[in-house]
Amino acid sequence: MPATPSARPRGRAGHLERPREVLLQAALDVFSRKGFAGASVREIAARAKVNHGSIRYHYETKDKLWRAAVTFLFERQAREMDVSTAAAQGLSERELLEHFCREYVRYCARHPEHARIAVQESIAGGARLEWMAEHHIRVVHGAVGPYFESCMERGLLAKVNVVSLMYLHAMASQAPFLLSAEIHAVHGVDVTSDEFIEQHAQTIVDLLLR
Amino acid sequence: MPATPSARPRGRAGHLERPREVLLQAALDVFSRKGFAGASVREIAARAKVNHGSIRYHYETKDKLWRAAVTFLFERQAREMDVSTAAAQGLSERELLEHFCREYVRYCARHPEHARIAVQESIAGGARLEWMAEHHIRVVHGAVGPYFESCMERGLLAKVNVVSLMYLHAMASQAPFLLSAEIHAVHGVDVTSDEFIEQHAQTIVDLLLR
DNA sequence: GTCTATAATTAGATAGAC
DNA sequence: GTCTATCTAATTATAGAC
Repeated sequence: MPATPSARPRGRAGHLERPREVLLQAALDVFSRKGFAGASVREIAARAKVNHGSIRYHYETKDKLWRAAVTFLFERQAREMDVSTAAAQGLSERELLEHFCREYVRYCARHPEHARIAVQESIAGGARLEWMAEHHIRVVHGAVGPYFESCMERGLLAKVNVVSLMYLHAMASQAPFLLSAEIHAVHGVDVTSDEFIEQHAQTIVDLLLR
Repeated sequence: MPATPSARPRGRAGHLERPREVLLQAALDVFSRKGFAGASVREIAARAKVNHGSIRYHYETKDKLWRAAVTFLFERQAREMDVSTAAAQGLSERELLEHFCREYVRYCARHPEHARIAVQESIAGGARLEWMAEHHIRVVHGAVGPYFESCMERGLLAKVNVVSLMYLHAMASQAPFLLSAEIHAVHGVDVTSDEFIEQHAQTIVDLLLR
């Protein structure tokens, strides 16, 4: 559960893998705030402090840049949401589920760009969504779905449609961070405080677990 | 609870108020699918089968067209989600809350463009969000917030942060219809069937009410 | 590999014919 | 009021200098 990603990339020697990460994070920031159509490669380049021609040299098209950024996003999620260490710690089934719910809320708070990109592409539909569904979302849901079903068997979760439950859990967890600007505008609440994040995690646990 | 909006607009004589509604609905469709930046006035005009110059004559700018469409959207929601008739019917407090939850899920299924526009603007932030927050969202939340709090007092809802609960309830209800394309791509499920809608409403009631 | 110049598209806005 | 033509600005994509 690193608050900052592990310091050493897996490329060979320490040298230079970092610029790639800076660029992809810049791409995630801009794509997530503006949507694919509203984002411009030039703005991403400016934010990452590289020349826009350089981006085209490495990624060729706006579309391939987007795919590289999304792949980076989901790979980072897999690293940060890896619960195997917690599972090995002798927690009970219920404690493990509670741990998973809390860690997911913290992940959503730490990386609001994830939900923002996923939601915007899901709304837009089309080729990018199909690609993201096939290469990334299906992998995650293929693990979470059966896990939730086993929790239902054990009486830890209400027995309801598992698709409804997965999306309900995900969107409920993401909501305040996905919509932080609206919540600030309407209610004056700052959802980025540790206090709010932990309170929201507790709310999710209280409402979903039995 | 009309599935189709009431047939008679409030303009004078039967004559012509309908073209306006057709245009605004076309605007909602395009803005909700493409986002403000990705939508083009020309595409909206084509979808409504009017000339794009004509739109500019009536609404001047893309921004003013968007505001007119959003105002139409929230006014329609106020009409369709009016629970006063149900309240007068002698339902218990719990039945009334359950009725409200189910009606809201049905509204989300009927008008997925509402959540899509609200979410996209909330992600984007900026002047349009501020305007929508001040003129529309605050009105709705100003009614729902105290209502949920009174339900908490009566033990109908869990006692949690009311802002968390409102967004959790809204996003959980909207989720399948907001993300219908993703759910179809990942799980092959059609969320537009009456069966799914009623099942999802039941899930919301089961998880939130006590 | 990096940066600049330019072509080709597209969209918002404007003007004016009808 | 409606429709067409045009202006202007921004963007993706490409070519080529360095």
